[in-house]
Amino acid sequence: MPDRVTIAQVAEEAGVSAMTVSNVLNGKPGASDETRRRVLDVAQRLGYQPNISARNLKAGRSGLIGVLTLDLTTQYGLEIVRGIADELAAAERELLINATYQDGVREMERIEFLSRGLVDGVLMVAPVLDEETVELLRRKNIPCVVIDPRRQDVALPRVIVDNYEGMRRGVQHLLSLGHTRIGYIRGESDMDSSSIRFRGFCDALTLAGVEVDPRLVVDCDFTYAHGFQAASALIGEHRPTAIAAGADLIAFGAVDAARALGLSVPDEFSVLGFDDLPQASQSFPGLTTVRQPLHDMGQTAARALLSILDGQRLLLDRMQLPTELIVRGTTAAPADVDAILDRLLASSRGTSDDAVGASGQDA
Amino acid sequence: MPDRVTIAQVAEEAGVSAMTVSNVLNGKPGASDETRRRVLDVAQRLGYQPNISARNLKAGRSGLIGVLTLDLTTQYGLEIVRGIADELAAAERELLINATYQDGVREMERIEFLSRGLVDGVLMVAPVLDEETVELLRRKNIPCVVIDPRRQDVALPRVIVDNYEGMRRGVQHLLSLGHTRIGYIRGESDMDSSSIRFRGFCDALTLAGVEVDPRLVVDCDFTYAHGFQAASALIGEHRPTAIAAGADLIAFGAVDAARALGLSVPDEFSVLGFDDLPQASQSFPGLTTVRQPLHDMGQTAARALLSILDGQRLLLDRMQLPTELIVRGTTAAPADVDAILDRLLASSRGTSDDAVGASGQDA
DNA sequence: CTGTTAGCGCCTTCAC
DNA sequence: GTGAAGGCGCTAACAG
Repeated sequence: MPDRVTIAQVAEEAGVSAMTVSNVLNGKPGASDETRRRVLDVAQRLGYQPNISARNLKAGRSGLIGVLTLDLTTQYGLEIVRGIADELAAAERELLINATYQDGVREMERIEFLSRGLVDGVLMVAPVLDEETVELLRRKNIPCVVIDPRRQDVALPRVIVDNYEGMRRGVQHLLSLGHTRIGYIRGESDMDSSSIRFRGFCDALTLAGVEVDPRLVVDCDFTYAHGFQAASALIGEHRPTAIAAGADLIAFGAVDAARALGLSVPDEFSVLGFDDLPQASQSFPGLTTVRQPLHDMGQTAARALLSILDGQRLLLDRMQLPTELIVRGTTAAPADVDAILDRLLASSRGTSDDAVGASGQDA
Repeated sequence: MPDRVTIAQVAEEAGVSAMTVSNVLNGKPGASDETRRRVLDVAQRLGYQPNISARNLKAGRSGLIGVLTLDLTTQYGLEIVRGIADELAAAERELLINATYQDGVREMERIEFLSRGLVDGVLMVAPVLDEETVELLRRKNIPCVVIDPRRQDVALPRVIVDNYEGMRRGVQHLLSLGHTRIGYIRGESDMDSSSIRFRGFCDALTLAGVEVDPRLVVDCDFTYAHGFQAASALIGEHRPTAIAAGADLIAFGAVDAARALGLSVPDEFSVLGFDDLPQASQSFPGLTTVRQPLHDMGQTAARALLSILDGQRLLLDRMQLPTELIVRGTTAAPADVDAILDRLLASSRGTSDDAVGASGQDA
């Protein structure tokens, strides 16, 4: 508890009432220049600053916005939070960031807690949103906007992206390079966006007259380690010439899996990501990926929440943002993977095993 | 502003006074079982939850801790914040995270704002700490603990790590592998930790009877792009067999710079990092690096702040945590770099230029 | 122009 | 056992 100067102290010191101090400091009219000067002077000297909590209690608001996100280290969520923070900074509102760890129960508990006068509204990044949670939000009438919810049909104002078009375009890019044996790593299966992206993948292939080979399709958590694993298996068993991943983290794992098997990316193996995390451009070669406008998603959601808080009924309940293919260095025309793999397996088996071990040790 | 049920409403509905409701809900004695039951029943039915802001105003605290960190995307800072969050969760305190963007003025402004009754104390990650800021903290008597401050001699409770030992051990590891031409990329020059790590580097070399070659030492921002650039120049001009970097981000850049020049890591070129960011283990090959206990640093600082808030005078003003060498896959015995580079430069110049371009396009 | 009153929602104190 | 009074720090509304 820092030392605090109260309005009463300033009032006494200046020989006026608290009300006058309040008026002067808030730039209200009705105070002689003489008084005004004296009050400002004393306030300055004492280092008085109004107590924000008290002011908010009075105003029936807290000035805080609750943000529920996956955790404090996932780049995906943080890029969105950055967008939120940038938008909210202008509105003089602070963020209360909470990690949910994708746990529906924890998610609801946090909302329950935050809604006890702590925050004026809530933004949720990739929320689980159990039925009861939605019910809670409605019942307590908590202003809320969700971003990329796991179930996209949830009855709350929401910001989503065009997953279908994004993946379709990305896969078309692979097809146009000449790939036809394309592995697909789906991401988490309980997310609507995973299925939607997969539809984009299938439609792209079908449109190009390529059949979808179910053996080339696997599910996988949104992590580097799982991506590495899934890609290793896929390449080893079914020898695609390229992999399309449901997320950048998976794609990074796939790139390194190919490398660990001795395949050079992109000359001998192509990888397509989805997200465009900062790391996608900060790696070598840069990752070809489908960009989600993460920062913009956060901004859009924050803006929508602010307009709800301003009492404006929201025009759109469903805000869909476009995705964009970003071609960097992990995609190229296919090589004869079979021949290359045969060569690698025949020659140096020991070397590549060692290499995998070194990376995998604490992943 | 969510719909709120107040204690008065519950009191009326239950036919008792607000006081009784408060007592019952806070588990205070002195209420007949009959009354108790009725109050709990009504509170439950109305969904009453005490307003936290009001409670805090009364208690003269906010339950919030301000956290000033670099920004919302730097892994280094976020790992520390994660430690803070984990420690504070147990204490039922919420975090108000603020980005400073390493701007001393903004840093002070945020503290000024937060100290207006918004937070009970402040934790600062890698703060700039201008004189006036320290003065402000003292004057307003704001409980504060800093983590890895840019100037380590600042007169505030602080958590730091053993930078010297860490880098010394890391460089000894390179020396023990047989490297003698070791490039050093220092990190930002206005940070004490940069100079301290550099001393560790120099002493390790000197102790091994290797002279420090000033041409092999460069400064560089803590970013991938700058690391890439600095390492490219260093390798191209002075041909070290290894590089020790002042931060993992720089090291990632160095690894990719070596790759871009056609050098295989670690067989033909070694790289040592400093930090052990999550990405260090989630890459291929895994990065050999000096681990800072980031999560622990956050926890330690949070614990210290809590004890200050509890009114306990802090025992230690300077808490130093150990570092640890983590050997992964980017270090190995040196190869004949001169020969390799000559070979590469002589043969395919076009290819490697293309590759660098692909990565650099938006880095 | 300035001050008094009152109340935001809660809880500590003390009287009944 | 229960409740009335009062106050945390601030400001809207009204009174002087």
